[in-house]
Amino acid sequence: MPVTLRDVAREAGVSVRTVSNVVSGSVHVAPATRAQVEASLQKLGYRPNLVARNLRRGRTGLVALAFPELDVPYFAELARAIVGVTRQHGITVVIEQTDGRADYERELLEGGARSALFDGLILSPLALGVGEVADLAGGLPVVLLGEREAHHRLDHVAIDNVAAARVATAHLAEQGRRRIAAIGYQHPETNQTAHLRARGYEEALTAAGLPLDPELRIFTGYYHRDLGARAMRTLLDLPEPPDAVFCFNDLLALGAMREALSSGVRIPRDLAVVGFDDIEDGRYSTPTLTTISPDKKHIAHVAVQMLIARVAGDPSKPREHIAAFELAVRESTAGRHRRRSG
Amino acid sequence: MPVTLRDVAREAGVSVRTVSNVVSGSVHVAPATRAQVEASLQKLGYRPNLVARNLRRGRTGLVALAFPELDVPYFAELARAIVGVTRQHGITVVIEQTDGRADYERELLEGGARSALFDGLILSPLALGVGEVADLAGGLPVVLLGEREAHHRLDHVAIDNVAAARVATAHLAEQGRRRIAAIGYQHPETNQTAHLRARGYEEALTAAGLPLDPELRIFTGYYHRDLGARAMRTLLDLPEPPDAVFCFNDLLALGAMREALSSGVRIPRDLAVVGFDDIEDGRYSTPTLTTISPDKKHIAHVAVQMLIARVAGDPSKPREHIAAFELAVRESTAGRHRRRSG
DNA sequence: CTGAAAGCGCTAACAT
DNA sequence: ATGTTAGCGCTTTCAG
Repeated sequence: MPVTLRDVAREAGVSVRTVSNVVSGSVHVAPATRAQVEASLQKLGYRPNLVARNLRRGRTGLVALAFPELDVPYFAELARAIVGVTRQHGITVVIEQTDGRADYERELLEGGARSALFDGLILSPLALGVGEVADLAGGLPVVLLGEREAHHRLDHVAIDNVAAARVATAHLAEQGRRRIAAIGYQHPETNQTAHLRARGYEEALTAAGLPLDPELRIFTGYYHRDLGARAMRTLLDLPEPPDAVFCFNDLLALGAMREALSSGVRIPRDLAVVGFDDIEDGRYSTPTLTTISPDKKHIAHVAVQMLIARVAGDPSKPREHIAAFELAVRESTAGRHRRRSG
Repeated sequence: MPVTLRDVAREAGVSVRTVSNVVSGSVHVAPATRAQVEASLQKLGYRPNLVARNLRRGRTGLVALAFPELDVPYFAELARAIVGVTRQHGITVVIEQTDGRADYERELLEGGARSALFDGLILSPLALGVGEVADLAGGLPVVLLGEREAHHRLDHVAIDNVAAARVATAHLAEQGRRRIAAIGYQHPETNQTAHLRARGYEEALTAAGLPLDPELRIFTGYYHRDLGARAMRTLLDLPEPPDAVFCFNDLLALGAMREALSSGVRIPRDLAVVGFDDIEDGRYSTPTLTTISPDKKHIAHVAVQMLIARVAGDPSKPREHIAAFELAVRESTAGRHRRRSG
């Protein structure tokens, strides 16, 4: 049987009000009374019932974090960072997985069955368009994660995808590569992020005076290693294969490298590869992967800050926060295998 | 302003009791009344307040899942599986990260600040010993994850680590390897899992008639790629380096392979490598990684089942479920690089 | 089958 | 500074 405030009050010979005050520490309590109450608290082993407290306060103290897939390293790393930040704020995070399905994303926003349980939501949308997310959110505080076109209706934090893709592609061009392929194209309605990265890629090509060859654009349904490998296969089977490839995320790049290496292609000599996300794997792959590295800690920090402000009732207009990124140059474009070549 | 049962009752011209019955669907309601109520429900857009419901029911409907680190692929993959299973059961999962810290693990078990919020806990303990976990759990339903010595005080699901390590090591011996190293030793008080794997490793060595060379046992503080790389460095610098290595998890193996390859060591020709966990990375690394593959889906399924039963009040004595595993043989021990050698 | 009403444990007016 | 008390929204006995 759990110990309630009443039990403690009786034991200490005071009112529930006083015990509540001691527990919450908000109001002044006479030192003598406080000591008395604390003794009883201790003695009975009181634990506040958070559900009751939340009901009373009209908040749950829970925040949801929703990613398409929890085991995609980029999301896992971001989740870790976010959970770390929220802990410092005394907030508990419920982690949800949308599987990139529109119905799951919708349910989260609409406060369906389970979602009525949290005060706010940090969402990395995949299936739903910007507009629909904003429409469905209604009064629920929402912070959008991930790189998407600005929309000005919801808070969101992201990096400049077009710029990042441009930097990645330009890096390849600077290495003297002439046939630079891209893996990860998607249809614009499906995936905004892919669209932005594609734009950056094409802009950089043009800026470098390189032709835009549609043959070098590979569309993939999702961003996992297997499709990266398949895409590379397609590229290698081309009459004139590319001498570089920009993959729209690291997983695609890792899969692509795997396939290329299996086929005897040397990286970076025959083929240079750049990824996107800077996941841990790419730092230990052979060769290590050059990639766009978004500042994940910063993203986590800002997203949580924004959400907390909204939950607290901040009425200011939606903000768009552009987080920093950098190009992490590693062996897949520039370095050599350490001992092997030395 | 949220719509409450009372609002709906007034609108429908019935009592709250009836509306509640319609919503929960537990009791029979006259068809006419039901239709009437449902119309009002719809019209007002009623959403049950889960916090209130939970207060009344004395449950939260939340279950916590705690891993040392969310971005360790093995945990991320398991988390995904568990979240998937719970969704089918209408349970919401709070994911916590312990950082392998004793104080965090303790707080979860004791129902500290935030933890009073959930009905049960699936925990993959790292810092705390078996006994202490059981002591602290008190009345909280807990299912332990991860491979540890049997203790019979709490439910737990794991694979047979000793056997798995034996299989992994034996596989190496069967390939004709004579100097088989092991990376991932830890002091028994610190980490039971490491201890079990070490035992399996040593048993297999003995069974194969191979000597136990302490020089070939590398201790590592944690199980990430960086320490795997460092351990391999140590092994390569030995007067007589090993011709095979069993790493206590895939991350260590990936780091070790990376270091070996950088040093010009050929895998598997000069050095065979086996990992443990079967994370996605190992299927696309170069070379692909031979590893112990636990049945994660099954583990997730059983763990959730056990917890649900406990939360529902199942009083039967603690069960230990041994999940299946298999050895996934890949290039790092047996295969060759496809095109390169062919 | 449905209405009235009593709390679940807590917080916060409202008193004193 | 502290006691008294009215709910937060819901489920569920108790009647009828």
